[in-house]
Amino acid sequence: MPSTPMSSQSSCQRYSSQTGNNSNPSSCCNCKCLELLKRVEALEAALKKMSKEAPAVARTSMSSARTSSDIQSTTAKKRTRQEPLQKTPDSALKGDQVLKCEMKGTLYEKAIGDLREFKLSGRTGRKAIDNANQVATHCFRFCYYMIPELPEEQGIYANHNSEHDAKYRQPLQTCQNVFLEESRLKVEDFDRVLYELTRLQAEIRRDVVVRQQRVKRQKTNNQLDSEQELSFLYAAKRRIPMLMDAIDKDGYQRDQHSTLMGYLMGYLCVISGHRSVVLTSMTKEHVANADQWNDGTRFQILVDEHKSVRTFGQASLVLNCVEFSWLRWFHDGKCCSRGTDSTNIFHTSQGCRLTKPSNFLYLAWTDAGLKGPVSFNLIRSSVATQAERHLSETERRKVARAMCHDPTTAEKFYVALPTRELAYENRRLRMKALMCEKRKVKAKRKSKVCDEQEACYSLSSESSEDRDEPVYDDEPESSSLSSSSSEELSIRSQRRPRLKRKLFGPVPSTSSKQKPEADIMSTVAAATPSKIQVTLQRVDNNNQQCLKEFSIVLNMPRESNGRPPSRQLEATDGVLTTPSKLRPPEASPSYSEGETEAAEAEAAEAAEAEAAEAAEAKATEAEDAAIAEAEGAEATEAEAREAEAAEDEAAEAAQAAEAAEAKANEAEDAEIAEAEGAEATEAEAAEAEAAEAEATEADVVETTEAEVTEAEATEASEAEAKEAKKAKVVGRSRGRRGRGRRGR
DNA sequence: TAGCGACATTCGATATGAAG
DNA sequence: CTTCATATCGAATGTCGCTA
Repeated sequence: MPSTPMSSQSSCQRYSSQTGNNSNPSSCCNCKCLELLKRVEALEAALKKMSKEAPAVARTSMSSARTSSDIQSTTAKKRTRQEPLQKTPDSALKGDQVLKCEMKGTLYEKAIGDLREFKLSGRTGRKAIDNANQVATHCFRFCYYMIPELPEEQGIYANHNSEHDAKYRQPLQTCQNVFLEESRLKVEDFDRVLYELTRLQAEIRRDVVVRQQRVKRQKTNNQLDSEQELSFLYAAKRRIPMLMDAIDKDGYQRDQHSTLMGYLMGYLCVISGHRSVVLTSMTKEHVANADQWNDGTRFQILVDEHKSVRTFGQASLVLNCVEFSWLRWFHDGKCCSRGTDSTNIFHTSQGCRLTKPSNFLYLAWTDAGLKGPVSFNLIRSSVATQAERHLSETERRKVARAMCHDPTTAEKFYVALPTRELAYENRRLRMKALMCEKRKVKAKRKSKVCDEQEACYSLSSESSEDRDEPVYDDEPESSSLSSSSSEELSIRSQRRPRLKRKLFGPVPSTSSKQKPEADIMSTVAAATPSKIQVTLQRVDNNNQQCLKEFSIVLNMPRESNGRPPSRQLEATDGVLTTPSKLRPPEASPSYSEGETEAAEAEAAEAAEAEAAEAAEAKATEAEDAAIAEAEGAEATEAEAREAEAAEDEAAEAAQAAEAAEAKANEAEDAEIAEAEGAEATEAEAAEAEAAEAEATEADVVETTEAEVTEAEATEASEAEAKEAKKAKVVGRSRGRRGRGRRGR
C-alpha cells in the first residue's frame, strides 16, 4: 500500500501523466482504480462532513478529554524520543513511528479515544492497556491515511501485514453506538460509510494477501535448519554440565548464569517446540510436582500458565532423568543467591521472572558457536515446518497439540512456504496425472472387453465407488506412488481414514486357531480389472501379528505369442499396514483375460506401495533407535556403534531405493517431456516405457532388499532386541520368497 | 540491565457467507 | 439445512529501542 493517500493520485493517473494519455486513463489498465478512487473520495467527503458537523462538540462524556490527553501525552512523548521521522518510500518500515501528530479534538479522534476507553473497560493491566492502545493506533493510522489534509508523513497507513488493519471501522461503530446524537449524523450515514469501508477492505485484501505471502517468504528464508538445531542440542548437552560445575566451583557469575539459562531454555524449546512463556512461567512448584514413571527415568512437568491454556490446558514437558536433574539444580537454588528466593525456575540475576528470554537464548546460541538470528519463535517455526514436511497428518497433529496450537494455525503462521523443488515436483505430478489420463484413454480404446464383463464390473458397488472417488495424492493406491519415496508412502498411508474404513473394513477378528486350514494359505482377494490378476494370500506364521501380512501374487497372463509380457512384474510380499483398494473376494471377478495397461500399472503400484510400507515399518524401528541415540539414551559405546552401523545400513538401503525411484522419475520425465512438446519418436516413447518398467522392477527389488537390511539393522539395536528378532525372521523369510520368485 | 512503551506477530473463538 | 471456508475480533506473545 503506498504511503501517499490513495486519493492524491491513482496509479492510472500516474500512468496517464507519464504517458501523456489523459483522454481515457481507465483504458490504460484494468484495475478499476478510478472507480475505486471515486468511492474513496466519496468516503473522505463523508468523513470530512462528520468532522465538520461536529467540530469540537462539547462532549459531556468524561472519557473524551481524558482519552484525548492520554493519547496526546503518548504521542508528544514519542516525538521527543524519535525525531525526525524519516519518510519512507513505501509503507512504514518496521520500527517507524507513525503516530506523530497533535490531537485536534475532532470527532474521529474523540471516537478513537472513546474506543480506547471502551476497550480498556476499567482494566488497568499492562496488557489490557497495550492492546487498547494498539487498537487506537490502528484506527489513527487509517484516519491519517484516509484524510488528505493531514501532513503526508502522518498519512502512512503502515504495514498491511496485520489483519487488524480492519479495525478502522471500530471508531465509526463506537461513534455510532456511543454518541450518535452528538454526531448529528443519521444511522444511514454511518451504515453507508461502514458499507463502503467493508467493500474497500475487501478490495485491498488481495494486496494484503500478497504482502503476507512476501513476509512469509522472508520468514521461510530465515528458517533455522535442522543442523543448527542439532548442533545446539549437542552443545547444550555438553555445556550445561560444564557451566553448572563452573558455577558450583567459582560461585555465581552473571555471564555463566545467563548462558546456562539460555542453553536450558533453548534445549527445552527445541525438544518440545513450546513457546518461551511456558519456560518463563515454569515455577519451582511445577518441577517439584513433576510426575515420574518408568523407574524414575521419565518425568513430566505441567505448566499452568501460557498463551493457549484455555484451549489446550497445561503445557507438558517430558524429560529424561538428565534433563530433569538440570531443572532440579535450578529448583534447589544452586545457580545464584537470589535464585533460592525466586519462585521461577528461569529467573534473572535479581531473582525476577525473565522478561526477555530471547536475549538469554541468543547468548547460548553464540556460545555454541552458531551464527545468525535465533528466537523461540524461529525454533517453534522450524519444529512446525519439520513436522509438516516429514510427519504424517496424525503425527503432525500430535506434535501441534504438544506445542499447544492448532495444526491449521501452525500452517498459517509457522510452516515455511514450499521450496522451489517442491513447487517443481507439483508441476511434475500434474503432468504425470495428465499422462495417466492419456494412457487410460488409450487403453480404453484398445480394450476388447466384452459388454458383459463391463456390466459385471460396474455392478461391483465398491469398485464403482472407487472409480468415482478422485485419486488423492495421499492415498497409497495413487499412481504417483511409483515415484514416491517410502517416507512419502508412510505419510500418505496415514491420511484419509474415512476412505480406508470404507474400502477395507476392520481386520477379521478370527484367529488362526479358529480356522487353521483356511489360514495356511487363504486367499483374501483376487482382483483388478483386467490383464493382471492379483491374489492376496494371507500367510500363516502361527503368530497373531502376522494376520496382517499378505503375499501378493501377480499372475501375469501370457501374450498371444506365448511369451511373457514385456513388463513382467515380480511377485512380492508385504505387510498390509494400510488397506489397498483391491476388491474383497465376493466382489472380485477374474479379469485375467481383459488386458489393459492401466490395470497393469495399478497393480504394480499397489504392490510397490505394500512393499514400501513394509520397509517403512521396519525403518521406523531403526529410526527409533537412532532417535534414542540422538537424545542420549544411556547407551553404551558398543551399543551406539551398533546402532550407527544399523543406521548406515538402513541409509544404504534407502539410497538404493532412492536410486530406483530416480530411475522411475527419469522415465516419467522423459514421457512428460514428450507430452510437453519435445518431439520424441514412437521408439523413444517405447524406450521410456521400458525404462519405467525396469525402474519399477528395480524399485520392488530394492524395497525388498531394504526390508531385509532394515530388519537386520533393527536387530542390531539392543534396546528393541525382541521385536527386532521377530522382524528379522519375517523379513528374511520374505526376502527368500521374493528372491525365489524372481529367480523363476 | 531491568523495565517500559510501542508495535509486530501469533492464535483461538466466533461470525459470516458460499456451496452443496 | 448443513457443511465448509474465510473473515473478524480479542487477547496473547515476541521483539525492538529507549531510559533510568
